Amino acid sequence: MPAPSAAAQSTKERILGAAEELFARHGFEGASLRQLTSAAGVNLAAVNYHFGSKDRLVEEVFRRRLDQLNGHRSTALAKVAGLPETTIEDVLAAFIVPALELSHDAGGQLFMRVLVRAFAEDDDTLRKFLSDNYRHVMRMFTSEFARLLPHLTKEEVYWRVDLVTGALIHAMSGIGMIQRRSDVTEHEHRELTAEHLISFSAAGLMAR
Amino acid sequence: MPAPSAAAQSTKERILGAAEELFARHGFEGASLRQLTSAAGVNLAAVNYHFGSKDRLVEEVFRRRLDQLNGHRSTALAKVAGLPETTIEDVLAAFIVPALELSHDAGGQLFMRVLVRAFAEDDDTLRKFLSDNYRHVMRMFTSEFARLLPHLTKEEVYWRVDLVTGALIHAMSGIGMIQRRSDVTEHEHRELTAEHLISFSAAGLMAR
DNA sequence: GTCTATATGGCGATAGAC
DNA sequence: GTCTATCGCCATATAGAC
Repeated sequence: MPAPSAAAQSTKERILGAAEELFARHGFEGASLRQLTSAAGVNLAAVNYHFGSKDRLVEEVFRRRLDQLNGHRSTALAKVAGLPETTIEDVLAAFIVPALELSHDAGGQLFMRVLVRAFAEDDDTLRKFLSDNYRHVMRMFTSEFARLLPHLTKEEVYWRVDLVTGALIHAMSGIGMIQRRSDVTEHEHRELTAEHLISFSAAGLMAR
Repeated sequence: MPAPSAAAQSTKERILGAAEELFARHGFEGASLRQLTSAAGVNLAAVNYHFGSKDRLVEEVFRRRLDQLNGHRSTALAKVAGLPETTIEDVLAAFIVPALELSHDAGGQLFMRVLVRAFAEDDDTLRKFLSDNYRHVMRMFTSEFARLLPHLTKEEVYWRVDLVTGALIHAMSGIGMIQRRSDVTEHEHRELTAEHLISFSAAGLMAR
């Protein structure tokens, strides 16, 4: 295993980065291995050598980001879950901020567009893979929201958390009307997004 | 022009229906004209004869549904816009219910998945086409929301309407955690969805 | 208006040299 | 671990018969 270097990425990492970008822009079927390996500056045969197939490359693109996202969300939630003074806003921040921080990395926002595509895809293998990698942390959040919203039925909590997820994905993927203004830095835009999402979602979750 | 008949659809209509379904399930690049014409029961060459190209077929799939959606939304909004007794919930209903009614048609929910894909697509021609067909009605809604939320800046209104749009698209495309239960009819599910969306979104829009 | 046949080119995957 | 060359297949689009 070569030591990580700031100057040079491994072939695997270059492929993963290019795959994330091209899958976001053109879809899983729309982005070809030829475009992808050309963008990454590696040989066409490298994808099959390092990942086995295009489908397994798709899964690796998800695994890398979802592991990171799930880890940060779990850590953030653990700091507030079960405490008597915890607010809805605290739990929402644990849900939303790690997702927004994912876009610190250059590929983060692109990854959100990949995720949007994956949800729309009619591919049971991919859906099962995502569910297996996503369900556990989502369940921890819905439990905590349910604790803080005792006047709601479980079903109402599911509905509202799902609507928050929709708003979050939409905002993060940058596909809506709201685009970062040129006089706002990326960092400021992320903070603005978090503020709007949290106040909007908190009010929506707490609706009578 | 042949008279419309309940028993037989025209070749054009059969192609549009099959295209909507296959574009939803497999994406624009993932669905081939061979799959599509085979599913529609028409000859491979029929797409190019009736639509000119695959790209123009994609646009026709959007035009058909967006014309309908924009029409119903405009009509519903005109009934409440500018009236002193109009509530946020009234305007939200004009925004949300026509979108949900679109899924009366068999292809409606599938079309929402097509729309999700289109937003993620990196295709300026398609984005411009959608913007041209969508912007006008969206502007009428944001104006009316702004009138009813005078304590918010214009920018805050844009943000919140965008978040409502994200929640709506997510709920309508059926890609989230919330799926229709087998003991609930489609009609009941649609009414439930509208209720949850409206109460959640109204609270979110009105957040202090 | 619908068909068959085909032109032209890109696709994922792999074999085998280095 | 990276390369070239290639296999076998499918894509969109069109020409021309009926």
